[in-house]
Formats: sequence, C-alpha cells, structure tokens
Amino acid sequence: MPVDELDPLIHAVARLRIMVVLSALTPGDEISFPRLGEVTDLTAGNLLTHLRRLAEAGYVTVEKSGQGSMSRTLVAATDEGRRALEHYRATLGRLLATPEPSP
Amino acid sequence: MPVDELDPLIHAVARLRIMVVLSALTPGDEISFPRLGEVTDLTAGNLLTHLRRLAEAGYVTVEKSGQGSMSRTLVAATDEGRRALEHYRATLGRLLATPEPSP
DNA sequence: GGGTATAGTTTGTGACACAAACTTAGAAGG
DNA sequence: CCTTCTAAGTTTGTGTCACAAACTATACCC
Repeated sequence: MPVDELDPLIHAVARLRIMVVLSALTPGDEISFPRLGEVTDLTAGNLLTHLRRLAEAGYVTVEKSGQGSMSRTLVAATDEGRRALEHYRATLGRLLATPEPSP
Repeated sequence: MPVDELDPLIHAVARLRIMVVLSALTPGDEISFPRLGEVTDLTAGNLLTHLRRLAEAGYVTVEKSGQGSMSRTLVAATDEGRRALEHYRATLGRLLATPEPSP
C-alpha cells in the first residue's frame, strides 16, 4: 500500500548512524576511518563491511592511502548518499505519521 | 555516545508497520488478523511470527477464538506498545536530526 | 630485533526475515 | 454424506546479514 519503501541499505541501524554522521559533515569534508568508528560506536570489522556496502551503492566514497599502520582511510558521503538519506528521512517521517484510515 | 538506542523490536520494517497501524487504532479498538495482513502487506506466516515477538514483548495483545476456518484472531496495541513506538519515534527523530559535532 | 600499538581485513556464527508447505475446519454442491 | 474449495493460522527451510573474534601488515620504542 505505501508505494514508497524504506531503503534497506540505510535502514540498518549501523549504516543509518554512518550516513547521519557523514551527512552532517560539510560537503567536501572527510572523516578518518578510526574516528568514524568511534563516533558510530562500531568495531573496525563492522565499519569496514558496512562502508563496503555503502560504497558499492555509491552512497559514500572511501579513499585509502598508505599501508599497514600508516594507512589513512578517509570517508565521505556522496551527493547521492545525501539524497538517499534525505529520501529515507522523508519516507520514514511519512510512515510514522500515517494514521492510515481503516474502513 | 547516543545513550538512547533504537528499539530493535520495533525497528524491523515489518514490525514498524504493524505498530504504526495498531497505534493508529482508537485505544480499545482491534483489527482482525487477515485485515492486518492486508494493510501491512505481510504474508500470514510473517505476520504471525512478528506478532508473536511483539506479543512476547508486551507490545500487542492477540486474542484468538474459534478453530480452523472459523478462527478469529483480533490484534491490538497495548499501552506499553504505544509508549514504545512513541519512544522509538522520538529516538529516531533525535538521531536523524543530530549533526553530532565532530572535533 | 622482540614487543607493543595502530589500521585495516577476513572469517565463522548465530539471529532473523521471509515465503512455501502444511493443518484445521467450515461452506458449497452434487 | 462425501468430495472439493476456501479461509485462517501454523510450522518449517533457506538465504541474508550483522556482529565480533581472529588475523595481517606496518611502524614506533627499548
């Protein structure tokens, strides 16, 4: 009945947190992998996996440089990612507000 | 960091839909199992499982009468369920709104 | 150079959403 | 009455996924 479905990629709590944090960044800004892990309260393994899926969807960019302990990974939301989150927000707002008349 | 966690019982899309529909009912009102299945767009199997979990949590009541094709099952949200949804709504709103200052 | 710390990756497992198959019992109808 | 159909729930099997523990690679310190 509700034509608009909640984007399952964003709906997972962990990824939702990631997207919220990334979208809060000034466009053009980035955040480091470890810092993002702290802020979202995710272990590195989880963060990595979720970022991979978000990157595959084109919602985030992941830039890596260096190797081993010198590696620096920077993450940012893409415009598409921001739009997707906005759309999710709107859809969810609609869903939560809907009294859905029952005949 | 965000102390308030999203209630995972409600967060699943299917159960979220169920709770929204049930909460939209006038307190004291009930909805039939088949009708709830239609409105939430869930198969009977799914609906049953999700209702079971919601009932275990005390978020909904499930009243059964009759057997076989004569069985009538009525479902309603409990006060606790309504409160939980409200809390979920608030938590989510906070999460989605949080710009979360990054040092 | 052995130990410790940091950054990221791989892997194993348990939970869970989902739908297909099954059960039960009344109604249709011949 | 005996079969067939349909409606209402229930059980079960399967694929997906979130999660954390274990692992790899590299630098810093003594």
